[in-house]
Amino acid sequence: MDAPAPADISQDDDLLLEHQLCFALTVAARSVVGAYKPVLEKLNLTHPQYLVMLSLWETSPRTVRNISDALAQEPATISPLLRRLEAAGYITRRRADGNERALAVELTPAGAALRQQALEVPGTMMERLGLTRSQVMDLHASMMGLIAATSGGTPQPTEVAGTVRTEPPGRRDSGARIEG
Amino acid sequence: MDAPAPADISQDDDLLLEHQLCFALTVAARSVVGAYKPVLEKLNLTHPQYLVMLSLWETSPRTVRNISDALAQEPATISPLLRRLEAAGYITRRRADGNERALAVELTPAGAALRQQALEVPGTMMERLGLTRSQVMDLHASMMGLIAATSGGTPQPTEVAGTVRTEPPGRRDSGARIEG
DNA sequence: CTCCAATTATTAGTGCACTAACTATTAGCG
DNA sequence: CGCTAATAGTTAGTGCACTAATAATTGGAG
Repeated sequence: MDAPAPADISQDDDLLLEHQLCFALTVAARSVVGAYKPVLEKLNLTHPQYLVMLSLWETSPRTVRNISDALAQEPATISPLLRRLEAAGYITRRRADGNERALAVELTPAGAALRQQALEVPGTMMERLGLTRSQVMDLHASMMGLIAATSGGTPQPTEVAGTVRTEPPGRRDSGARIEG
Repeated sequence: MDAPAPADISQDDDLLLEHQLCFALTVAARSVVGAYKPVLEKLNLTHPQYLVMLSLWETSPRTVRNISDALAQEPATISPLLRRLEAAGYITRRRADGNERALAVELTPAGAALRQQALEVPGTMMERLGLTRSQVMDLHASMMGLIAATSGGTPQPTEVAGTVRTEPPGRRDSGARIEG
């Protein structure tokens, strides 16, 4: 309504709370995460825990460092979170064979089975948010652009390469990384 | 688990970490807030504290409830934050005249003076993020749409309206009687 | 006027996210 | 070999954000 021509926008307007992208961004993030809460409660997961599970459903024995890279968070953030996931019975934590420094974080059968319930989460959330798939994709692209803009820190490009895979059906030879 | 049917890409793809809007959103929010950090350190403010100051630069004596509504956060979140802003010398906290329940949060001269330095923050951040004004406005509009989606579709009590002024939409008088 | 309900802010407790400091293990070099 | 640097994870401490419980005040009903 009172939006003047772009050339006339003063510095004063830039300090209005309602003009702040950072404010809208943080509120949106909290709102969306909050919208997940009732859905994820059925899986006995918090939202950050859900993200960890997503990473493990893609690749099961992973190290703490590998997960923290994938989620763009510090290992110190992941560490207590994994402890709670272990307490919930979804993962196991044990020292990796051949490298006593690394920790092999692996899905339990219960954790792997949880994926079936999780399959409904994205659709449920899209419906709850009243967003179409293309809207989600547009917003996702916007966020990736923003992450790239802050490019001081590398945005997490889901480094599947160099991770440990539970491929071998018969042999325990998996994971060049984890087993040193 | 053997490899799933190659034709079924719909639901399985939705659980890929890199496809999650919620993930991109939280990473973007953390990245952008993180980008503010070195800039706000010069003002001796954290990002949430900066948002509180923005609200006070618009309207100076405000109650805790009024600020928490403006920032879409719980009073319990704002309370310790205000205590730290008081310790920094930017605000004062005293019981409001005529209503001993309410707290009158008011800028000190130092807090008011800080606005001059803050005037440079939005421009600095736009430059740091490498975003044009129109890109910022586009992203802001996207975020507002997302916020509206979360507060509209489902009974989400977090009413995050675009404008949080001293206009009581349906609520009690919001802090106008501070100096009663 | 007294008692009860609503309002307002704070505290306690959980969990997330970060930095810095620490332990333990491994690898590399002389 | 043994010392040193690098790697891997955890712990400590700060701060944010929420829910639930608490304390204090106010306003209204009986």
